[in-house]
Amino acid sequence: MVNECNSKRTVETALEILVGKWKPVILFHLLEKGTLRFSELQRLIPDVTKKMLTTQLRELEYHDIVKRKVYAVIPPKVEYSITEYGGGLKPLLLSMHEWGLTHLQHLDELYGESQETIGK
Amino acid sequence: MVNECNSKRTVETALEILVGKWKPVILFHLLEKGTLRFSELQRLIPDVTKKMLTTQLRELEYHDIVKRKVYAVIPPKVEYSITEYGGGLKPLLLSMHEWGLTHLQHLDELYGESQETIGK
DNA sequence: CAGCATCCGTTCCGATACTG
DNA sequence: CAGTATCGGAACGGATGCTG
Repeated sequence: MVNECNSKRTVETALEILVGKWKPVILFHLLEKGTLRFSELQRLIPDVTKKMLTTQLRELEYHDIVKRKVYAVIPPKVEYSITEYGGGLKPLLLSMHEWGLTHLQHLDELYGESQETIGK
Repeated sequence: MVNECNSKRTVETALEILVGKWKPVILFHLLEKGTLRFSELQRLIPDVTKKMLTTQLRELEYHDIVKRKVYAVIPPKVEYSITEYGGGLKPLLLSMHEWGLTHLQHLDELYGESQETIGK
């Protein structure tokens, strides 16, 4: 299975992008809607604070996954969207979604559905 | 792209399994060698402490990714291996590896190879 | 509106020492 | 050999207040 030393680095690189309490949600919203303003993301993710939303978006921006477009108007207007390159994450996110779904069911079979698998 | 609320949960579930400073390495070693004793894992991962190795293995065990087999001998002998179910993670790990590899190159193009992409 | 700065609690992880 | 227990620092994330 490939080389171990490098696999370590590469898998951790992929993880690095997705890890962060709000990154997956942010990405799903942007993939779904295309472009969203800062305030729109805030409304779509009620529990996130401005600080966290900002830092997570900045990290995604650094990795060229998310594009930030600032309009020089008053009041300020900033739009976020997935970059073309960032779109390449979609298959990976879907794989994770698929596996996660399976795993939630598996956990259910193993331990029973303690942590409400339904709704929300 | 599927339902957002559920995608969030499922992707985070998948992330939960892989997140932890030593989980990816552990999984790669076990996938490569099949079965390894605690001490063998320690030697293969020089920087990990017993404490960390233990807790990460326990978490993987809880999720039915890793199997722990204890031999009632003195001195103690414990072997770890990937469960049959856990083998289902392999495609996902490979996808992450592939994407991570691409991304390291992409970062290199964007910012130059500051963090030594070579060796190790 | 879209942030940044500050403070503060929690969680994660490493170092070290001890045990069956 | 394969752990457990305890302590302490660092990183992560939440709450709140201020600003152009």
